[in-house]
Amino acid sequence: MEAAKASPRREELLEAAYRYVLDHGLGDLSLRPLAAAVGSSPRVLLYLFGSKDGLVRALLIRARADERELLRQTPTGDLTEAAGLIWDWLAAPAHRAVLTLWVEAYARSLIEPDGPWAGFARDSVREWLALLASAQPPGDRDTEGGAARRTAVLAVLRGALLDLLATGDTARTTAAVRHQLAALAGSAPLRRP
Amino acid sequence: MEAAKASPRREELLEAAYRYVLDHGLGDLSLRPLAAAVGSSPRVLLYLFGSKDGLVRALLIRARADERELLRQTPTGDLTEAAGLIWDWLAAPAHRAVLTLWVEAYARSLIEPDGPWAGFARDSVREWLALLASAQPPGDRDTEGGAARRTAVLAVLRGALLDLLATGDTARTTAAVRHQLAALAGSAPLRRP
DNA sequence: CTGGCACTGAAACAGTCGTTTCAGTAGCGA
DNA sequence: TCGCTACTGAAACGACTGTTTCAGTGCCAG
Repeated sequence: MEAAKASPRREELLEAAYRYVLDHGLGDLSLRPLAAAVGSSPRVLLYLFGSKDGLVRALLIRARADERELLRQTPTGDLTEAAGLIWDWLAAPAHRAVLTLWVEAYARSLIEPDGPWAGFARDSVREWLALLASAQPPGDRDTEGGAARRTAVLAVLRGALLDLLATGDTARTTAAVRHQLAALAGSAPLRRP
Repeated sequence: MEAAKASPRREELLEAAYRYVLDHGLGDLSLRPLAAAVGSSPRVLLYLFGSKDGLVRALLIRARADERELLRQTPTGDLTEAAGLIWDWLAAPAHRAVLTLWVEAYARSLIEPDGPWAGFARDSVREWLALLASAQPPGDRDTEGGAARRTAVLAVLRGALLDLLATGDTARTTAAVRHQLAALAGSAPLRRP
């Protein structure tokens, strides 16, 4: 096994590999075609990432970096408002590839508990719930109902995302999300005036 | 290429393969280990199913048969009531393996538009929306708002399912679904009195 | 000039993949 | 007994997998 630490060349190839993976998915990833596409060789990829699993791990981390951009700019204090903005981000055509990749990694981690995928789904739920919790008013955050509410919001967002990725029907899915969030806002203490 | 039609032996092996796939997933399916597990040989599987893709197709159809059991027993006339019963089915531990398989096939079909997976996600959305539409009161069925409402219900169910499969937290996800459905029922014309 | 460091090319390794070829066996109707 | 159908075993095919071995580059500090 060779090195796996940071280096300029590593960053460069990681970025190129990430773009490749957004088009081709992670499941059937193979070193030789990937190397050819990014202008390198299997030898070098193995040298820079240690192993194929190391490369996949690096790619998953890279994908999460894209998601963190979203995390940074979500407001706090109103759960449904935050959810609306998150949905705008999810529905943006520019993010479709990342989100498809996300679904793939999520599904895979449900099946193979080992390997680079390990815990991806669980961690993802935890991360998103934490994000939504931080958007809730402090008094609602620690109640049992508060947990149910952010779980519900997360479910709507992800379910609608699945629909959108399969059908591309932005209008219908967006209408559904808006409808659902409006219903939620009217029924429960989601905001503190 | 050899035969692909029905036969007693084919049914028998399909059922055994289906049980195997529920444990191991469809993505890394390989003929030799599968054949060994079901007490057969790659030669025979290829003979009975024509090709590996043919086998996968047969397995996906078999998986859908499990889902149709659900379809058969959902009531009509009240969307949220139907959704509640569907959730009970989704949350039942006995169905976890089928549903994980379903998520896998869904994700895969988003990435590879060709092969046996082709159209799985799109067809799945269409099927479920049709099921929910048939649970809506006739007057609500063909309106734009009606489409948004059943899309919203579908999103909640599938989003909560993703959560449940990753965390196993039946209590929290069920509470979220109930909360969400209650909010919906109080906000929009989901039932006709 | 010298040594070490980061990176690379070519080729081979052992293994697995789906599929094919060839050669059967068992049962059953005519 | 014949021939047909359904099924099966063993072995091989070529293509592909991740990884390793060996042998270099070019560059920059000392």
